[in-house]
Amino acid sequence: MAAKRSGAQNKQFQQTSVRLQPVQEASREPLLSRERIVATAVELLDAQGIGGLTMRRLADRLGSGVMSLYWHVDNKEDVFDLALDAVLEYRGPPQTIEPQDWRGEVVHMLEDWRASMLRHPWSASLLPRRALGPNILSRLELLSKTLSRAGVADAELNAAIWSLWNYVMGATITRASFDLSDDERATAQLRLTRLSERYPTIERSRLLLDNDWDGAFRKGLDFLLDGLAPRQ
Amino acid sequence: MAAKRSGAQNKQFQQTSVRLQPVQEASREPLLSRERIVATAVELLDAQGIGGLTMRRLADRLGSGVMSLYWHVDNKEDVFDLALDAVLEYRGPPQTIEPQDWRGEVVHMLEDWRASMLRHPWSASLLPRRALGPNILSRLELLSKTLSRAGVADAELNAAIWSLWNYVMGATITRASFDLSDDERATAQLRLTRLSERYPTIERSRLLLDNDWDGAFRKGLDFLLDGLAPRQ
DNA sequence: ACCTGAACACCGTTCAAGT
DNA sequence: ACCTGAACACCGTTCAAGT
Repeated sequence: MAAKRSGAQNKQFQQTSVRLQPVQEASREPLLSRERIVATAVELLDAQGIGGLTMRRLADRLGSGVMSLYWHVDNKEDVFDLALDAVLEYRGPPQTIEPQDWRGEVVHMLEDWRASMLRHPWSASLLPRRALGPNILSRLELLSKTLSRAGVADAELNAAIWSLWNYVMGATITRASFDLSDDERATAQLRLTRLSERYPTIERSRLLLDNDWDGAFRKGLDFLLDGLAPRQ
Repeated sequence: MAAKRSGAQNKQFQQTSVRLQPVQEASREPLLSRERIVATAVELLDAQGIGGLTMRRLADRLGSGVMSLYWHVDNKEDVFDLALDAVLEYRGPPQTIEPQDWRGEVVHMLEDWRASMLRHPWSASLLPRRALGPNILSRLELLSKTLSRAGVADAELNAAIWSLWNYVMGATITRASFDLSDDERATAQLRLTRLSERYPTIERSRLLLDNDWDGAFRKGLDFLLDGLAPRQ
C-alpha cells in the first residue's frame, strides 16, 4: 500500500525550488494536479451531466491513465465533493449594497448561490447528498451573521436558516431539472393534454409549460423573509 | 425484436378466465408481473438506497433471470418511475377536516406528501429528476383546485404552486439526506469544531446538529401560506 | 405470451509494479 | 513522488433463442 499524498499540501513551491528531496533534473510540473483534475471534472459534468463523470473519461481528458487519478484523489466521491465545492464560491455582495441593508445582502447571496448552481445544473441535486464543503459553509456563516444582525433571535436562527436553505434548494433543483429536459417536459404536457379530464385545473393553467421561474423564486423568497424577520 | 406488452393492460382477468388465447393447461399466474416488480423495487430501494437498485439484484429477489424483467418493463429508468409513483399515492384528507377549511386541506396534503417521501428517503431526491407521474399530478391538481377555491387569482396560481413545491421538495430532500448519514453529520460537525474560528456563528448555534426539522418545516410553510393567500 | 443465457461495452477500485 | 496496466467484480442492455 503506497503512502498517499495528504491533501493539505499546496502550490507554494515555485519560489523555493530546493526542498528535502534530492534535486530533480528539471523540477518539472507533475502532469496531474488536484486543481487540474477538479477543473476537468467540472467541465465534464457541465458537458455530460452527473452520469457523464467517469474516472475513465476523466483520465482520458487529462491524457493520463485512470489509476493515476487515485494518487491525487481518494475516489470518485472525492471528485464529486471537490467539483461541487469549486462551483459554490462566494465573492461577497457588490459595492452598491449598503452595509446596513441586511435584506439586500441576504437576497444577493441567495440569488448568487442559485445562479451558481444553475450555471452547473448537476450541482444542485448533488449538494444535499454530500457533506458540506468550505464554500457552502461560508455562505451559511454569512447568512447566519446577517440574520442575527437583522434581529432574528438566537432561538429562531436555525429554523430561519433551514427554511431559506430548503426554499433555495427546492427551487434550484426543480428548475435545473426542468431545464435539462425541455422535450421531456413537452411530452409530459402532451400526455397531460390527453388526460385533461383528470387534471383540468393544471391543464388550464399550463402549470408545466410557461413559468416565470425567476419571478416566482423572488416572490416566494420575499414571503419567507417577511415571515422570518418582518420589514422594520 | 419481440412484440412488447403495452403497459395499459391490468389485473382484471381473474373473473373472466377465458380469453382470446388457446386454453392453457392450468392458466397459472405468470411468475413475474409489473406489480410484483415494482413492489420488489420499492423494497430494494428502501433497504439499499438509490445505488442499491440493480436489475440483477432485482431479478435475484424475484427469483427470475435478469432479462425476464425486460418483458414487463422498458428499462431501469422505467422501474424508477414506477417505484416513485407507487410511493406517492394520496388518499385524501381525514374526515376531521371541514370542507371549507382550505388551509387545513393544503397543509394536510403537503405534510402527507412529505411524510410519504420520508418513509422512502430515496424518493425525494428522485422526484425532481423524473417525469411527473399520475399520483404526483393528482396532488398538484388538488393543490391547484384548493388554492383557487381559497381565492388565489388565476394569474398567481402557478407561482403559488411552485413556491409550495419548491419549499416541500427542498425541505424533504435535505431532511432525507441528513437522516441517511447520521455519523457523516457528526464528523461534519466535528470538522466544523476544529475550524470554529472560520465559522463561529454556525458553530455556536449548532446548526448542523440539533434541529426540530418538523417544527421548522411547519413554520416556514405557514409563512409561505400567509404570503400566498392571507388568512381571511 | 412469457422467460432465458451468452455476449458486449461499459463501470470503480485493488494490487503489484515501474521510474 | 508520481504514474501505470492487468485484473476483479460488478453494471445495463441487445440479440437470438427457447417454451
